[in-house]
Amino acid sequence: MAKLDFSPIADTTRRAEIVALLRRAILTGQLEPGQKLNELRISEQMRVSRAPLREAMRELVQDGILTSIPYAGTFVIDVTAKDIIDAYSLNKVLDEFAIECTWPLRDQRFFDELDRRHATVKQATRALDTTRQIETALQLHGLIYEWADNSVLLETWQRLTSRLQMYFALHQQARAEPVPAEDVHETYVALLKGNDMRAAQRHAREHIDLDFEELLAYARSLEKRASKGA
Amino acid sequence: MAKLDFSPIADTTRRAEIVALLRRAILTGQLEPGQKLNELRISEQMRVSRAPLREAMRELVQDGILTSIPYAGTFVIDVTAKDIIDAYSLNKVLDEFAIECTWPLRDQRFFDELDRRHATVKQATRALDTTRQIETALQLHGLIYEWADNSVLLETWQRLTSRLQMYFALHQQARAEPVPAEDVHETYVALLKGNDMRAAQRHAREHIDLDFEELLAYARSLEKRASKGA
DNA sequence: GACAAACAGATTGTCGACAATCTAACAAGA
DNA sequence: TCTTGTTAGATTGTCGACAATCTGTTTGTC
Repeated sequence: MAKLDFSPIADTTRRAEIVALLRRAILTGQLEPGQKLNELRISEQMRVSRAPLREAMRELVQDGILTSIPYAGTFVIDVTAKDIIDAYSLNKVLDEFAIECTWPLRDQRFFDELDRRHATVKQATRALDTTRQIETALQLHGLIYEWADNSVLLETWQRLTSRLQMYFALHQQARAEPVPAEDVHETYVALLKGNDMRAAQRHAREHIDLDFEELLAYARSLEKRASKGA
Repeated sequence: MAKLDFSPIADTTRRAEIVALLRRAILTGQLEPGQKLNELRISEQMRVSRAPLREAMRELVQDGILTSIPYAGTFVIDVTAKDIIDAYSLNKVLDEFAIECTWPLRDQRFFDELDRRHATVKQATRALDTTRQIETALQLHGLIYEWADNSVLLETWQRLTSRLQMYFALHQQARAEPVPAEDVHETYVALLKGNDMRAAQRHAREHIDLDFEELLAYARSLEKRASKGA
């Protein structure tokens, strides 16, 4: 018999598709923070009954990108500067741990996948597709989590990623200009291929700092806006 | 006007109550790992329709203590040795971070709350109420997360706690004898009140190690049983 | 007897309708 | 004018029934 690994077929429930649709709408900023999700309207637009829609919403609530108030409604989470900073600082800690877990498990397949994802980011960058650029950059970043062979860590990262992607999308939307087209991942990839784990961890911190620097500026602008409004 | 802070009133939806009931049933081991949750049967027992029950289940799926396979059913997660070890190692990392965040924010209220929770643990220990002992010990442990002022970190911890509580309950159920009645939290509390953060972090690791030592033994027994069955 | 197709039962996924609750506008009274 | 009670509309929460899917059994064919 030929050795062939079949991947599980797609979950073909309406619920799963609704989750994907809503998530995409939120993470790309089509649904704004704080906005209320009207069940009847959305279910009519999607040509679906409210039952699977509501179940999908429950999933996203637990995922941390929606919030629900009984008898009042379900809303896209509000993004405060503190939220971004919190996610940012936790991400640093998790990154260091993920590198530590992944380090002894690196092999040729890891390096190949690393290159593949890196190439995908560069492609999106060249195409000036900012949404996809965010998505692929996070996927590149996520490889160390997938490789760490720690399911709890991976879940944690994925939940964090949802928010990060939303934050980046918001930031990207806030400033009209396109993202700089240079490649900021070169060193990161090189270090992950190298032999100095400490260096990789250290750079991961700085690398994140670079990625987050603008995000933090955006966070601060949120802070200012809030204080002016108050 | 008298200065009085009202806390938000309880969510009085059936869904919320069902979540609480199911969670408790799982975390105390009344529902065994791998067991299937029959929607019709449970909804009839609870005198509730399937809609809120299903929504509650979706929440617990995202919470990581249930798993759902479309058209097949929703099951209590299976506990493998690896799961326990994964949760254990991540917990160590998060603990260190939580202490770092909490450290500069400690004040009298923190110390008071620390003592209060410690007393609650000792009370449950004296009463030989193992379920409550697990619950209160995790609550004591969770204070540094609540105090860290990082909402994402707190969420992460709470999700992890669900599993830890389940693991401990399983372990406690596996061995018939009661938990030792001695107090293992004395040093932990003292160090959190002290001035040496590094020492507190170091002890947190060892303290966890102590708490987890038996859990890991249970994990290894799971491993053995699995290899025998295979 | 081995295998495949068809069937029956049970269970999950989805639907449309009804009940409970909230919000906002409006009226009544101090 | 401010506060309180009422009401109407909209929205969420819940229900019971139907459709889609899975699983195990039976039946028929070679």
